[in-house]
Amino acid sequence: MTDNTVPALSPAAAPQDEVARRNAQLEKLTEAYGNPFDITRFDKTHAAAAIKEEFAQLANGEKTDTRVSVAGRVMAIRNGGMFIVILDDSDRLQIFHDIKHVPPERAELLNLVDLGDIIGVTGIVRRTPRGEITVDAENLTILSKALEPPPEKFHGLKDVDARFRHREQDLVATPRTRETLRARYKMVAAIRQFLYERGFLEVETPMLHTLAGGAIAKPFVTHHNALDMPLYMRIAPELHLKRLVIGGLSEKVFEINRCFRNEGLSPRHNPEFTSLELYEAYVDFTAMIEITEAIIYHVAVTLHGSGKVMFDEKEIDFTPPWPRLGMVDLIKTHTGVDFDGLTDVEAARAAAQKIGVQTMPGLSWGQVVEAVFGEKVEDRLIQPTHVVDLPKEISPLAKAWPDRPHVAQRFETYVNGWEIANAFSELNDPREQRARFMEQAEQKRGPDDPPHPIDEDFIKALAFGMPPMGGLGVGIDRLGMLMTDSKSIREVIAFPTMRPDEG
RNA sequence: GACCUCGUAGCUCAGCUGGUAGAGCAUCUGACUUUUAAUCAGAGGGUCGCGGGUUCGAAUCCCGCCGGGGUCACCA
Repeated sequence: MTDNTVPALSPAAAPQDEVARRNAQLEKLTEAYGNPFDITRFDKTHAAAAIKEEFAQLANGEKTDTRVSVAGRVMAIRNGGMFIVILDDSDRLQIFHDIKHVPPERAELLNLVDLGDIIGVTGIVRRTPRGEITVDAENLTILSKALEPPPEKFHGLKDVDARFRHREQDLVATPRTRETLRARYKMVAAIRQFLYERGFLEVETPMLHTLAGGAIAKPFVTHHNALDMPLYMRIAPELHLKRLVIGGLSEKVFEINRCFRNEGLSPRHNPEFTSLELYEAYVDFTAMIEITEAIIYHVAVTLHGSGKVMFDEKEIDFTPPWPRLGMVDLIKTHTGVDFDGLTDVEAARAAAQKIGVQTMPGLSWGQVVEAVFGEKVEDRLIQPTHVVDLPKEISPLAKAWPDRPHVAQRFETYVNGWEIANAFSELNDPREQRARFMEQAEQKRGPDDPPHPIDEDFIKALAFGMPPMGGLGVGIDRLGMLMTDSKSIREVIAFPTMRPDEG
């Protein structure tokens, strides 16, 4: 700010390269008006949406005497700077400069504004004759200079690779991305609020485990230097959450946080994903059915004002109650095969084979049923459905029915063919739990799978006495997909896992 | 990991069976001025993902690699 004279534009010095040109703009700006990056604050009085709302009744061509200060990113410059459109986190807003009468110093500053810059403007609100709420600028400040150009203004960023790698650009350029991610975070907040109101305590349990338990999945392995031992990124928080209830920290706990599974990526799988897990003492899995329906219905109503949500041109109705159908019964309905009558594993495998489902030798009856369900039924469960009576063999942490020992007191909820919730009456008999873990350790899912370790700390915790309780897990990302009509899990994760873009 | 498919200007895309790279937006110059994907005239901008091969000649055909998407495998 040493000199107030308007620096002359030298066409000869006009850089060919856009980034170089913007750097030159920054130099001119710094010279004449000070370094924009030295600015530390701008006192906004209004969000763009707030102005549009406050003056919704203003007639075309009508002017107010209301002075506002607004700030945002420059999205469009029309008529040589006469109209500038900015975007803040609420909406777009048009800024007007009367080019013919603007003081020369500001005219020069206006020339230094580029698409993508962050500007602050103070001025008077009016509605143009064409009907656009506009701020007639009395003052303009370039608060930050964009040294790289924004994506194309109309088509935005289409390249999905670029969209996920440069999410900040995607957010600026793609309204849908802003809507989707905002809806996802609003959904998470709604779930937290719902659970707080019902007396659940939100807790935190370790992400680094000495043993990856609570589910069966390949963990990410890391190493602790000082302790010189391997640590595993958690695949589920389940066992620690139960230990908090055992200790009586709260009879109702939940955690919404990341889990990590070192497995394939797909439109429905990201290596790190978010789950809700909750535990409530003194209730069984039927209470989990009710709370699952209540949470998800609450989310739908919060986001859409209704239990009915469009996904992929299908209407999904989350209004409770949802049907509860047995896994074996569903298989019977869709294939005609009744696995209840096929208690012999080899007979079950043969029946599966007959309807085109290959299974590996050595599987349990429950694993065969699970495989058939996965191939023949899952995809057809579009409307919310609780699949109940899952085989005990695939439910190592769930209580079995006393009168039906091969069936667990468990359900999985399916929507649009995806499993989005999984819950059971939690097994609290330490002797039985040890036996289940031993069985699980022996069961080989694939030839290369390592034996599953037994979590002795958890068994010991059960031996200390765990109240009967219900537990529930909900896949937050998939629920977010359903609520935002997103076909890929990457759409609802701000920064999905990507390979580095090199070479 | 396997298969299919895509990768061209900063962005969005075109480029047929091989003939030596184009448009719109953005940028620059000029005009115009109450526009809203502003408009009009002109200009600059490309190791066609990378590397190799076939060919007189490759963005185009072949092989390998890198990156993305999809399907499968994997996945409580």
